[in-house]
Amino acid sequence: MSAPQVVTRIAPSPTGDPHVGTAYQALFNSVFARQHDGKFVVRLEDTDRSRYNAASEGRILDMLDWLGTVWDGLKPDASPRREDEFGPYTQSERAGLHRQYAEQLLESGAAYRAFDTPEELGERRKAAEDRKDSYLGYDRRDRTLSREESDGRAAAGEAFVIRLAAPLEGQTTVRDRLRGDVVFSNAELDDKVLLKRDGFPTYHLAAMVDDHLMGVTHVIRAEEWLTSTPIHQLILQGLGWAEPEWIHTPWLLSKGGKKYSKRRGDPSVEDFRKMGILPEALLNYLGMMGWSMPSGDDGAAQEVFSPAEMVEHFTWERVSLGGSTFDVEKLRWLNGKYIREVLSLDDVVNRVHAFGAEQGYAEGIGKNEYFRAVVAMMLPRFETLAEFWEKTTYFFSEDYSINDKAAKLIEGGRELLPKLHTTLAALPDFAHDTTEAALRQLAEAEGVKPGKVMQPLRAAIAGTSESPGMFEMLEAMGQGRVLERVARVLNAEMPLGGQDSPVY
RNA sequence: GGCCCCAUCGUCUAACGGUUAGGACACUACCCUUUCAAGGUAGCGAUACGGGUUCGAAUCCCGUUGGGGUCACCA
Repeated sequence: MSAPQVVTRIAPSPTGDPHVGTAYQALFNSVFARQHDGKFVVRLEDTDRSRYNAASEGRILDMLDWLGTVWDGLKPDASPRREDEFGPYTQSERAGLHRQYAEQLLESGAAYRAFDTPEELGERRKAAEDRKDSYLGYDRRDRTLSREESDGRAAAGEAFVIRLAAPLEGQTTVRDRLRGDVVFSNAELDDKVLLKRDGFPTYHLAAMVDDHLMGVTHVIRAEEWLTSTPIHQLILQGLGWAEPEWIHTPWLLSKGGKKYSKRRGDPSVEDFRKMGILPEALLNYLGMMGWSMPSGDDGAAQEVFSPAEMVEHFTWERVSLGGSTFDVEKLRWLNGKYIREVLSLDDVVNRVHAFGAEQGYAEGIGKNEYFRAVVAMMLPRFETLAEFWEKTTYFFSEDYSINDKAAKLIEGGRELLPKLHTTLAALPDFAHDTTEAALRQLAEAEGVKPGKVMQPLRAAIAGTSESPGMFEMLEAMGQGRVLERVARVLNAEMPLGGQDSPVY
């Protein structure tokens, strides 16, 4: 088995909710890998034991599984759930490895022990801030410790961290695929901690060691890492390893231009799922954040596309570098587009029902012909799966409420209702054309516009003035149910009204 | 504050030195219509600013401004 030419990875940290940014990185990393018949892996970065959250780990992997249901390319070739010979893919299980390389760096002089306590560091840092120093990194106090003293204190059991000995002069150039050469002055670099007091590595060391050992060829990650890339290059050099290609993707922002984050109240992937956003819509939407499908001959960009189509056309040249503000409104529009134009009716029926069962909306509601008819007539009327259920309670229960507007319509058509009932009761069937002919005839006989008879009827059988078309709705509900509903409203003595007033 | 990145309609974006600066979401109007949607048509709306380079600049260069990131024993 020859090594793949391209190996990409995402390295989520299990500290909280499944982040949209992780899904975004997963998309770009997997699309690029698939385009080159490469390998895409997921490595859990759980070396911060204080922020570790066991549940989060499973939720992140579940999120990837969920997105993977719409595109196989997104399914990782290796992950904590699918180990291979380059694993384990859970970073904490590799801590021994990281320590070993930290020691190698120590041996070669590329790194050194620092015995400062966190308190000391905090004080000195604060002092530097008070002095308004421009350099706020580690003051390198222990960098000049002799080898003997360092070894002696360590042997005596004094706690220490291992820090990178960054060069004090010269420059380090990062060749970023999207930005070209970015030059950093080494004097600005910090002697970053590589191995923490608790024996676990920091991201800097762990990611470089693991990326190298796992054969990662292209590090595709968020722009926030750009400024620490010189550190990463130094680590790689110290270990004598080749650099991967660096690709720092643009920001995902929330309204207001700040970094998109759950902490600021931005929805997580799970939130979108609960909202009834389809995985294909989310992926499609993320695909147009920072990247665009080449436009056709008419100059209009293709807005609806799958990850597979993205693979066909993807190039880094089409990535725009300005951050993109996440617009939930547009996501919803796209989701609606998938519902009404991309997915088949059967598919939508299945998803709406499965979603309803999962979220507790569909209790006692079968996935039968009636249900299918309701979905069909609602198709252009809901953008998210949750919205379907919110707008269709009256289809599935006799316990629907009548809102103010509907109550007024009913009162306005009070004298027509008995005739309406009689007319509908006399019909041989409730086929679309039958009820349409009958209702239009009734309106004509009464000398009123069709709306005059249909609005009160709609209000009575739906409890709202907003519904699918009258005749398809009548046909689906059926004569018996419709007549009962009309009769109930007819017999209600008191005027109806109020958001929650019952039908009786 | 030092350093780094970025900059086209409100938002997502197209343009790869020559276009009336195009499309999409949102918004407005109209059409369709039994309501609400969907759909269709039209409209509103941008090259942050200032200098260069060039016959010609959204596009290349410099500066200014603005926004973001980073400077953790977090990732």
